[in-house]
Amino acid sequence: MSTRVRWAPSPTGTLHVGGAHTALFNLLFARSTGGKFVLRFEDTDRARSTEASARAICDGLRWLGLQWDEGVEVGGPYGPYRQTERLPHYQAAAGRLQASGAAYECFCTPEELETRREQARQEGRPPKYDGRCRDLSDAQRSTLRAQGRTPALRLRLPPPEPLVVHDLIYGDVEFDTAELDDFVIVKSDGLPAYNFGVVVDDVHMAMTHIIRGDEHLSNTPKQILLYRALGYDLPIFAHVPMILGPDRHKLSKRHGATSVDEFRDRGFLPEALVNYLALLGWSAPDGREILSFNEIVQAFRLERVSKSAAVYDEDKMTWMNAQHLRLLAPADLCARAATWLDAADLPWRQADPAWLGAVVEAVRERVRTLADLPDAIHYFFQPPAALDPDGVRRHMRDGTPALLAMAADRLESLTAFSAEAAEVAYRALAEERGVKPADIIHPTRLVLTGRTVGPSLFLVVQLLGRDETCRRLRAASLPAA
RNA sequence: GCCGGUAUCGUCUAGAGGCCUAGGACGCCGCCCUCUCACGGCGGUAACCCGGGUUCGAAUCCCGGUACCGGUACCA
Repeated sequence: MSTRVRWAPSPTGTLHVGGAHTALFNLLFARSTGGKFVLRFEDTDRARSTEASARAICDGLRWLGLQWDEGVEVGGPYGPYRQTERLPHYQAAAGRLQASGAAYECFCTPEELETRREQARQEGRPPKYDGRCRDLSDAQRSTLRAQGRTPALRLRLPPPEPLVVHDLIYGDVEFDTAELDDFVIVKSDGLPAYNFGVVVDDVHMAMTHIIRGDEHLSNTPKQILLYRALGYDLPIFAHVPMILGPDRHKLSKRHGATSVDEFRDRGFLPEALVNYLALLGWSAPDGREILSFNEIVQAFRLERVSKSAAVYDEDKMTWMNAQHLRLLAPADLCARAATWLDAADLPWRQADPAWLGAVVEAVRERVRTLADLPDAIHYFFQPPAALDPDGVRRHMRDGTPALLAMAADRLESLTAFSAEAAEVAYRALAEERGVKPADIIHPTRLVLTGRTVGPSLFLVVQLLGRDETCRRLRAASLPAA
């Protein structure tokens, strides 16, 4: 039987790196086992679920290249894929449970429950539901209903027993159902509570493996009880470690970029983010780190997933992005950076493709994100607006303008203009004038690019072309105004 | 509080009783390359949470403690 897994977020925000991480592990498992990856929305929290968020999550997933085979927006044989559209399924299951006595109506209000819980805590008792609606008579229920109360449905827990969860990653984890209470499975608004909705859907959608964040490990006993009450076979559970911020707390806004959108907007490559996320809680057997999606799929085994939470590190993420940037063809690099290039008003679309490719090639090892690209190639399109003051102080001496003018003369008299020819000419000029090559090279870079750092000077000269190079050299050799 | 989980360099991790004088990667430092920066190469910095066992031998197994995370909601 082929595997089926799912990622089931609640659409209450943007796509978070934590969510992307578990979605990725599900996809990786599906792809590496030839199974299906399903996307379902658990939107039963009416107050917090939004359509905008649902769209944002889908867009984020697609941007990352984490395409789902079945589910929201794409459909499939087990739809609909939003819980709010699956009410009949929950009602049917709830009805069965109620009919068999495995579930019962509870008329306590959330406020009453909270009050009792608080009291229990103060008295040092475990804050569990006291079961007061467990054995209500029909008459009592009618009375409560007449008072305008609408009941929630609770699962009637079987007698306490030890219960072990078999987890592919954590191994056998023992719980005692005595720690549990009769929990709500259908809320008074008629929507399923989390544990109930998940079980009904996972069974109906034929999930073979449940791969989710380890914050759900403690919920698993409740779900197992539900599987049993409903007479369903258990799927295989695998809980993956969660991702924490640098302060070891759950990732949040104050940790910098944590929503996938932010990474996109800051010029990160989706394949780099995917690669980085894959390495949080998993590692390739051969220790390689820079991997394509397909390579990860090839090497991926749930058995190699670690048990401990991982702290997200932006430095390594940035390094990884730079690594992936170097793997891109020049034209791809430009296409990916289009947004930033256009925003910087660079006429890159009109440029000769071969030339543009060479320009990009010259700077690619000097940029870490797509957002760095415009600034890195700006001076190839127009003269620098200003010269780096520090560079001026260090490289411009009294005789420098004259040297630059001579350099321009030499370049103009070259029969064949190239990086190599320019370098020969420069070194000859330096020797003749009795100065170090660097004394001409550095000022040249400064007036050509406005800065003191960048690609090999002679490559810059070649890419700029003889005319433009000499124009900038001469402009700079003019007596200062 | 109770229940569950986790614990190797600052961070991500390798490690499943002797191969560990604990390996790799990011970061940081130094050197080399060199027209600068970056890349790259080389070298360095830095860890088995603590305490008890078990064993000839423990980062690896067991127990206790501690820390952190999660659950304990009509949130998911």
